[in-house]
Amino acid sequence: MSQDHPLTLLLEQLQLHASLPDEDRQLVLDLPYRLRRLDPGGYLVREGDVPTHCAVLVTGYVYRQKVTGNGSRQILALCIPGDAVDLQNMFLKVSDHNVQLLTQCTVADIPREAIQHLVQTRPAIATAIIELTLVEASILREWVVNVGRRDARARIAHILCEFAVRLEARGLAANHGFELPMTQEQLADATGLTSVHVNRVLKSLEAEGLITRKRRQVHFDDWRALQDVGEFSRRYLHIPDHDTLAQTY
Amino acid sequence: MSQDHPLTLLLEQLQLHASLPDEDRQLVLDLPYRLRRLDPGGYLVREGDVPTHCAVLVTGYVYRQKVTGNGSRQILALCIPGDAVDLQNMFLKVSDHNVQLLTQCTVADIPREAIQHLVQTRPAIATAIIELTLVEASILREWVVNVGRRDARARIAHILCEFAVRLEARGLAANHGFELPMTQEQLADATGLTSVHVNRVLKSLEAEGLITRKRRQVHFDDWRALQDVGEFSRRYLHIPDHDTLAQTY
DNA sequence: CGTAGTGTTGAGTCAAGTCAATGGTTGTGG
DNA sequence: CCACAACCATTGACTTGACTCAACACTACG
Repeated sequence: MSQDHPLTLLLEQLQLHASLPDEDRQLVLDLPYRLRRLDPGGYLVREGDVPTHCAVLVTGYVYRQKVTGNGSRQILALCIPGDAVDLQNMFLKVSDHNVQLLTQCTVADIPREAIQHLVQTRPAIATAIIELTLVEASILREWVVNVGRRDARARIAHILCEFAVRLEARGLAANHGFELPMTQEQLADATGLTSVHVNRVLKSLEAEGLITRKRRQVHFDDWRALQDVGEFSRRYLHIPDHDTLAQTY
Repeated sequence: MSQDHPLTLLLEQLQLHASLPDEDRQLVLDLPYRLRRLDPGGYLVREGDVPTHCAVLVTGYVYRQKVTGNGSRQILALCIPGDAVDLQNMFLKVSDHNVQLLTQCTVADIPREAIQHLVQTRPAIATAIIELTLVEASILREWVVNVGRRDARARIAHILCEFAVRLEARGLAANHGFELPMTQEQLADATGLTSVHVNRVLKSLEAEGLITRKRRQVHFDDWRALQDVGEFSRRYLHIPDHDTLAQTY
C-alpha cells in the first residue's frame, strides 16, 4: 500500500474498527477516481444537488453547513483528510446540506456506482461504511449537546479539543497544538455563537493560560484544563484505544 | 407479511428507499427476537454500555439523551415505532449516549449476531441499514441547526412539525394533530431551552392561533404558519414522495 | 384527600447578541 | 517599495432573549 496513494487515508479510516481482507483493501485502492484541486470558500456539494460522485478529501479541510431563513449559517461538521465527504449522497437521492471548502483542497471524485458496487459485493466494506456513518452520527449528537446545553466557553473549548484529537488520531497534528484554519466567524457558525463573542471567549481562554494563539496556530498550554472547560471526553469519537498516537491526549 | 408481526414496521422502514427482495424480507421477519414491556422513564441503553441486543421499538416512544457535567440534559433524537434503537451498538463497541423511555413501550430485542449476519450476507439489507443511518444523521444535522441558529419560537415550532411528519409518514398520526407525549421539560431538553420558556412559547403559539393544546394532545390550527415559524421543510427527513400519507403535510 | 408531578405566572438578572468603530494583515498592482 | 483594498480581529456601549428563582394552580392517582 503506497503511502502516497490518494485513498490511503480513506482506507485507514475504513479499517479503524476492523481490518479488511487483503482483497478488499486492494479493491478500495483500485477504486476509479479523478483528482480535483479547489479553492477556499467554494462549494463541493449544495443542498438539493443530486450528485453522481463521492468526493474523498485528500488534503485540506471542508465543512458541512446549512443556512437558515434569516441568513445565518450553522456549521454541522468538519471533514479532515481521509473523510468521504458525501456518503449520504451515495445512498440518498438528494443532498440535505451544503459542503464548503475551508482551505484549498485536493479531492478525489469516485463514481457513485463504484462505491455502491463495493458495498453490494464486499460485506466487510459495507460494515466499515456503516461504522463510519455511525461515528459521524455520534459526533453530530455531541454537537447537539455542545450547542444546546453548554455555554460559550465550553462550546469553544470543546470544539478545539475535538478537532485536535481527530487530527492527532489521523496523524495530522503536532503534539498539543495545531493549525486551526477557521476564522472566528466560522468558529462562531460552528458553535452557534457570534464572531464577536467568539473573539471575547478566545481572548479570555488565552488570558487564563489555557491556549496560545499565533496567527491561526493554536497551542494548548493546559490541555487538561481545556478538556475540563469543554467537558471533553474522547468516547464519542469512537477512536480505538490501540491507536497510540491519539493516546497522547 | 402479517400486519401484526412486531417487526413489520421495521421492515417497512428498511424498504423506505428501495424494496427488498422477497427472500430478504422473509429473513428480516424471521429474525429471532424477544419482546419486552417497559415503563416510562426507564433506560433502554446507558452510555458506556456494551450491549448484546438491538432493541426495535414496537410500540411507544423513546428518546436518546446525554447529560452534561452541570447536570443538564440534552435530548438528541426521538424514536418512534419501527425504529431500530441501537444500531450504533451493533457496530460500535460502546454506547455513546443514553436511551430513555418516553412512554410505556414494547421493544423487540434482537441478538447482535443475527443483525450482523444479515448485513454480512444480504447486500440489500446492508444498503438499507446504511440508508437508515444516513437519514438519522441528516435529522441530527437539522437538530444542530435548530438548537444552534433558531430562536425559541422557531425551535419549538420546528420540533412539532418534525414529529408530526415523521409519525404521519409511518401511519401513526391523525391528520394535523397528534398526541405529543412529552412534558414541557422534555421539550425543553430537546430544544436546548428551559421548561419555563417552553411554556411561554407554547402559550404564545396557542394565543396566536397556530396550535391548540388539550392535555398532551396537540392540534395544528394553522399548519402552514407553523411551518413558516419553524422554517420547516421535509427534505432533511428523506421521506420518499411516493409516500402518499406524508404528502398531506 | 394528600402527594407528587406538571403547568403557569411574574419579577429580576445575565449571557450573549447587536451595532459600530478601529486596528492589523495579506496580497496586489502600480 | 508603497498604497490601497479586502478581510479579519478587536473593543466598547448598549440591548435583549432566555434564564433563574419562587410562588401558585392543576391533575392524576393511590
